Amino acid sequence: MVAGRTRPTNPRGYPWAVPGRTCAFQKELLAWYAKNKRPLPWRQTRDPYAILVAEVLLQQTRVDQALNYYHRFLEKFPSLRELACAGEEEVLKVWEGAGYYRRARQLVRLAKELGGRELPRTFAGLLELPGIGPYTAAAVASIAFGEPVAVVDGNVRRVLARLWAQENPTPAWLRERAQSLLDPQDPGTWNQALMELGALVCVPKQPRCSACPWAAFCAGKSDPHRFPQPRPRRVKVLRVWALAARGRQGFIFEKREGPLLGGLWGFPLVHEAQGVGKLLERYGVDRAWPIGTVRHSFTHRAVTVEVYLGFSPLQGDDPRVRPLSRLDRKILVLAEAAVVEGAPRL
DNA sequence: AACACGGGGGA
DNA sequence: TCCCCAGTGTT
Repeated sequence: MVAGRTRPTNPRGYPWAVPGRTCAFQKELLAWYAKNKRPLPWRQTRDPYAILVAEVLLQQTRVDQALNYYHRFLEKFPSLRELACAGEEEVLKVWEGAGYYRRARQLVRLAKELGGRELPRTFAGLLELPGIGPYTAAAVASIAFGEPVAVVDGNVRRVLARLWAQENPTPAWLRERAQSLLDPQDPGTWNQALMELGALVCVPKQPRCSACPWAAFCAGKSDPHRFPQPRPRRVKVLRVWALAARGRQGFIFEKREGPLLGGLWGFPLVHEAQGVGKLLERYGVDRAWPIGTVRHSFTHRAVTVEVYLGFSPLQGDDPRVRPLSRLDRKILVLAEAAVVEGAPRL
């Protein structure tokens, strides 16, 4: 292939979109996308709200996991108006297990802030809303409203870094490059095609370059693992003590505040062993027994929970109606088993 | 610019 | 088991 003839380039040899027409390299990706795209439900709708829900779910979350939540969420909150009427906790319950719970809280805030108005139809307008950053604003603006603004997500970042052999592309560089490729004829389809390429072909670990429509002019093809360089990550170790206080109806839960799992409910916990006494006092528990350890990993945190079981004169909650994190679900399993065994009843 | 924030899937 | 992935908002 003669690159210059089939693919417009700028002076540095980059592929370059030409306003007013769809270039050969763009057609190659679009053809690949038409043939290989997954039939995802948010690709079957024109409803901006449904697209917004999908894009928020897709923040930091894989497609196959987002699928379940997408259906659950829209069934419970089919429109912006109904979401605006919902309580935060009700929304968190639907979001339970999906992680990054601030997304759900922000989505409620967004609906309430709009107060019955429709979604802004522009990138800039969407960007003003809580929980919507550059990625989501670009995705919704282009897919739902046809605005020619390029998305940059993790997939696009990887594709572009490899295409131009960049080890550490900056956000500004990525924005500029992504925008330079965009097919303004149908920006929404273009953006989805590029992301799908990153999700199915230009994958992190074992890229399938032989199946890539852009392999012919990819500068990083010979050594894709160099591009982009992985970011260093740090894992903190955390040890906490939790009280599973069995009340007359169920276990005692507290609503968590603060950034970590904020808004969800969970077992009361403290950060020092000495603090357990305070928990017993607070819930009228005479005595507690250690029943085991729960380990749970967040991306940047390895948590070990020492779980104590005790009995409280208070009522307690039904864990089925409370939004609980995976961590607290694990503690719940351990605590329920201990109650059934009756081990601590000496 | 650095950091905090869940969870799950693949090697 | 370990390793890796990924937007937004706050500091």
